[in-house]
Amino acid sequence: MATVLIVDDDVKLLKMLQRTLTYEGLLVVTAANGLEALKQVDAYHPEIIILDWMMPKMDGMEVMHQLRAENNRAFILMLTARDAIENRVEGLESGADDYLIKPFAPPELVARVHALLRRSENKDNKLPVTFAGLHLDPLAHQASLGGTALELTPTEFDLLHYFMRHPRQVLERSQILTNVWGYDFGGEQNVLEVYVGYLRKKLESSGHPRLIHTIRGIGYALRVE
Amino acid sequence: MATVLIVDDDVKLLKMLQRTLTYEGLLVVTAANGLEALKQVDAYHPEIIILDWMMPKMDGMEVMHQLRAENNRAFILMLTARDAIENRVEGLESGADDYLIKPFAPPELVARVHALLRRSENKDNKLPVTFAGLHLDPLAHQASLGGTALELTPTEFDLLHYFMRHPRQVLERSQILTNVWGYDFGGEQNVLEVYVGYLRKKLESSGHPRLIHTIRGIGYALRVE
DNA sequence: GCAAGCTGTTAAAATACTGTGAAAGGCTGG
DNA sequence: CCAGCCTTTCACAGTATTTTAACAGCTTGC
Repeated sequence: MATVLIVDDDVKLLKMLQRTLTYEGLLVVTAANGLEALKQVDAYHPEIIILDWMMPKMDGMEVMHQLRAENNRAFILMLTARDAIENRVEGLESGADDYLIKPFAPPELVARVHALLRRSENKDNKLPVTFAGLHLDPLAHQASLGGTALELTPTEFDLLHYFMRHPRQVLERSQILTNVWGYDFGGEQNVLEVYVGYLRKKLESSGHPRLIHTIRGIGYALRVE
Repeated sequence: MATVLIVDDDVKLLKMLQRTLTYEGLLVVTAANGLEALKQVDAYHPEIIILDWMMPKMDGMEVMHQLRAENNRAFILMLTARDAIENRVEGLESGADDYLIKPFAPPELVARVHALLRRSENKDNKLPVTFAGLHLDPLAHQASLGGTALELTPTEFDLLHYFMRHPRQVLERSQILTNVWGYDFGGEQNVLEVYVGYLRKKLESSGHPRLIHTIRGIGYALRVE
């Protein structure tokens, strides 16, 4: 699930946006000022950041510059009450991906967030992931455990990738099927079990302790025990 | 150099935009209606398409749908005179990357085009590239492996060039096809495989280890293994 | 401790993907 | 207009991957 950080000092607006975007199926976290925002970014690594331009303590521009300086690639959507073209231009040229002029209608915000998400989905899932000695690089399509490369077929790779994007969590079978296989017709065969088997075999061949645990009656979880 | 296609039935505006963007160092092509636009896309494969919403024959929305249906990934910037939110929302939701309300100030258009360009990875393709003993100079149209020159046909050269601009990465077939051949109609022939074969033959004739590896089910990657 | 329901394992069948040679089709410069 | 190179197509062989299916093994609640 995609994570969005909303940063605005207007608490009422903040709550409203949070409701709206949560309803859209996004994981929403909030911050009321720039400093808080940076902390939240550290904690949640949102894919999208909605930033109010004018705020006490540290304004939106500053937050953005700080983030970009840290090489953060999240998509940034600036909210601004000023509608002078120079400012919009300034915002876009200095690293924002989009902006919206207050006041705006919620559906428009939703539309823009979706537009950004469409763009970010390409990036989002292509960053290397690491967990408990496992390392997986989607761009290079390579995976390794404890430094030694793993030879995975496309489906095995996707499955492991999905697990690694949700470590420690219990993933229901239907959830895994829809996300990795793209379908989930109720009473199907045992493809998933077979593939978990394949993965376990490859991961544990070197005597490595089990990482993919089965949660009886529910699904599986990637964790160290 | 990045290519931009501007599509608008207002010839005066068209000329103005062309001047402005040409001045920004972009290669600008134009079209006055939807049908022409599709032809131009075929001919030039622009990275960015600036589309007027309302046009005779085939309107902007239609053009966009057509392009997206063909799996064209160019960035699309919609121009619209209507400012009703529903329309903007519709535009963004259905695949545009950005939009601008007429009338707009040229600097703002420039800013937005730059913002989109930043996203488009098309850097300068004219610089010599080197990777793992391979050397390729686009300007001189010469390539060599370990110091000995390679005799490549134009397509072989472009393909190798594309690989070298994205070393180590896995490149999907459709990605390669759109970038090297300029098209990617769904179920086509196996030109790509054939050309990979040609390249491999020339690269490995001297006993040099394989550089172009196939990633089954996905595409190919240039890397040392 | 035992049935009933889950889950794991295996092997074989079905499917999908890739590499290759050969030939047809295009294009270009002479 | 022709020759020669370049590009694309086609058919098929050889593999790798995915799915199916049958059954063995394990858990759990009673």
